[in-house]
Amino acid sequence: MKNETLFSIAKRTGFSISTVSRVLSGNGRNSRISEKTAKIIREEAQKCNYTPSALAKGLRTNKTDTLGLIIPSIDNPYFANIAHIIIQEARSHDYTIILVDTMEDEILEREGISSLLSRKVDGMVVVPCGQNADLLERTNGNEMPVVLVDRYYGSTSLPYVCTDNFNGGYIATRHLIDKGHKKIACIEGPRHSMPVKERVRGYMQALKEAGLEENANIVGENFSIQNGYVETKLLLNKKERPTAIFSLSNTILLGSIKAINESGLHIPDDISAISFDNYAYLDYMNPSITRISQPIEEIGILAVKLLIESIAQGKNSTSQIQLPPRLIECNSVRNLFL
Amino acid sequence: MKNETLFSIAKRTGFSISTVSRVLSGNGRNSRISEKTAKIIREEAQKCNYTPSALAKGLRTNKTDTLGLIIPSIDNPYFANIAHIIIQEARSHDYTIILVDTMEDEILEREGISSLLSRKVDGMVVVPCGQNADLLERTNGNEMPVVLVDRYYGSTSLPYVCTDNFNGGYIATRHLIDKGHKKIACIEGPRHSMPVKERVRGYMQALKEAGLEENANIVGENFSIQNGYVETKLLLNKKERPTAIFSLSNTILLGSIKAINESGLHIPDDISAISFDNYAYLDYMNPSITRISQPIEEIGILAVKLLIESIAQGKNSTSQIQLPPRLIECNSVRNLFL
DNA sequence: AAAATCTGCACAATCGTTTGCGCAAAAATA
DNA sequence: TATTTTTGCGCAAACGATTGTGCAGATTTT
Repeated sequence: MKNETLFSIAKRTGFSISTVSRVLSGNGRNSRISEKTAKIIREEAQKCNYTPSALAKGLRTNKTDTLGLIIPSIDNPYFANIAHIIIQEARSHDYTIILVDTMEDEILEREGISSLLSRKVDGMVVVPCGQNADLLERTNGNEMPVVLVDRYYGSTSLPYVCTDNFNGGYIATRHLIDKGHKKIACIEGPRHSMPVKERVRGYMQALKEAGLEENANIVGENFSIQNGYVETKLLLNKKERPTAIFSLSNTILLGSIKAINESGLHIPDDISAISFDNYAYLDYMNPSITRISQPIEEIGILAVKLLIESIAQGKNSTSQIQLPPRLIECNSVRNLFL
Repeated sequence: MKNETLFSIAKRTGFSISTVSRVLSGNGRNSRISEKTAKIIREEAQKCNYTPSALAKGLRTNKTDTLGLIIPSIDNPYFANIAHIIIQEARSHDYTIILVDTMEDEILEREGISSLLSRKVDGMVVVPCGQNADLLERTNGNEMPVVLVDRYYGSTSLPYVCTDNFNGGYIATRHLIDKGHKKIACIEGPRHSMPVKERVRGYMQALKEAGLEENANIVGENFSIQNGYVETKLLLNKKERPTAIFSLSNTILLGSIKAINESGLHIPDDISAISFDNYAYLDYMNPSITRISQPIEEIGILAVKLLIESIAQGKNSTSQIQLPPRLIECNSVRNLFL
């Protein structure tokens, strides 16, 4: 039970390597191999448990049926969710996934891209953590199809698929305003991140339309639980406490809730909370959390679709797609009109 | 900027392919290449942005610096957590990960294993979803190093790393007993799963030691939220309602909480809850949930360590390791003695 | 029956590496 | 100066697949 190859099978069946190859790669009939021969070869392959070498195949054909997936942290349910969809979708198109978890580290991101390049993936889906697209743009110059997901660069011409974050920020803020809130604080994530910028822009737009522009109150600096906690502590200690807090991510929300609980205040009676991202557990918190849900499944499917198109056409797509988010109304926002 | 190879660099620098290879693969000095030559070659490689082909290298050396990771569902925070650790740990040993998400489907698991085999990974970490180890055992016969994580087969001689689930079940149940609970229900997952079997065994052992054996109440059949919900509904409608519910996973817990909330009962005053698995959000639920935490980080690190050892030694490890779980005491268990 | 076509397969080049071996020229030793 | 050793590098054979081309023999066409 050593390593079986075309050669070993050819040897044993008495046919040539090329004949064995044509049979086992599926175009036997196409290459005028008799059914009798094909049967013999297939049976022998079956019997000796032949597994073709994807390395040799890839080397020869310049195609690996492999996609790279670069994720900032698979340990973040949001990204895990995306990864799950993408892996599933990739497999349904007969692609295998090499996963790089960059741990939000730009250096590791670069290394990961190099690794994928050397492994000759057919294309890659990237949730970038770096701020500059140069390496990816260069990768693009190398004719490596790339699709960005969730995050992207302001200047990039690379194709991407993400939530319409502006709209998400707008809908969330608008919802609060519609419930009578006027003092709405926003705890944001890293300021260079495009989703954050856009969500904040949506927040501002909603305030502006309601004539609440000067009430704008944007704090925070990253997506950590600590950030949510600390900023909420500060917010609650202001003389003019906000009536609602808009957390730009679910992690920020968790920290925020902790601070609110510690202060003895209650959601939503004393203060309202709204968040981004959709997880099952948000339905089971007490109260359940009103939030903006991103169309993760559609994003993942579209990203793979775009990538596979690019691969087929031999050049990158030019699509830059934003999908609409959705408000999931639960019990964490108080209606101040009641 | 076409595809650069050793050949193209050799051509341009005037040296032979072998010399270029020796320089760029790092053992130039070792092969008595002069520093002057090495410098020229390195600079040329740098300039043309040479990326070695991992395919060719793998084909030639029979080593790919790649590990396979088979996970039932990356979309489950527990597995995402494990995956994160394993990926990180693998990278620190210069291994890249090919991830297969089997979606708890035995067929996909088989396909995944084949795919990894054909991609010539150096070894694989597997969280199995199937019930029979035959394919993996055969894989083992093929001299492919394998380490099982979290789940394993009763009969297997394959190496594994997992939580001491018996102890986990015991500790959880014992904790409830120590707080005065006598009617403790247990909502379990799939009965063929080793972790479930073990946790239940721990539960029974604790009851037995306390002389509460005939109070044993084991319901449920899988790890879904629905299962937790449905079974809790049933439990709460019994004439003899349990004073505590032990959920064997965090998903079961979520369903259970929903049912409890709907019934108008309160945790922990009316009924106590204890769960398995440790997630940040459990600290932010109201009340925070007392739970059994698995040493995920240690599990991941050990698994990779074991695998790399096996690879180095050319034969599978024989270690079967169980790591102790830990009780995280929060506010979901009432002390009936007070 | 001769020519043309078709069938069924084998040859050999190729993909981009690694690596044992060999061989000059230079350096060291005698 | 003659011999040995060292230095610096090239040759060529793998690794395991794919695929264009060629070539007999069988079959069909004219």
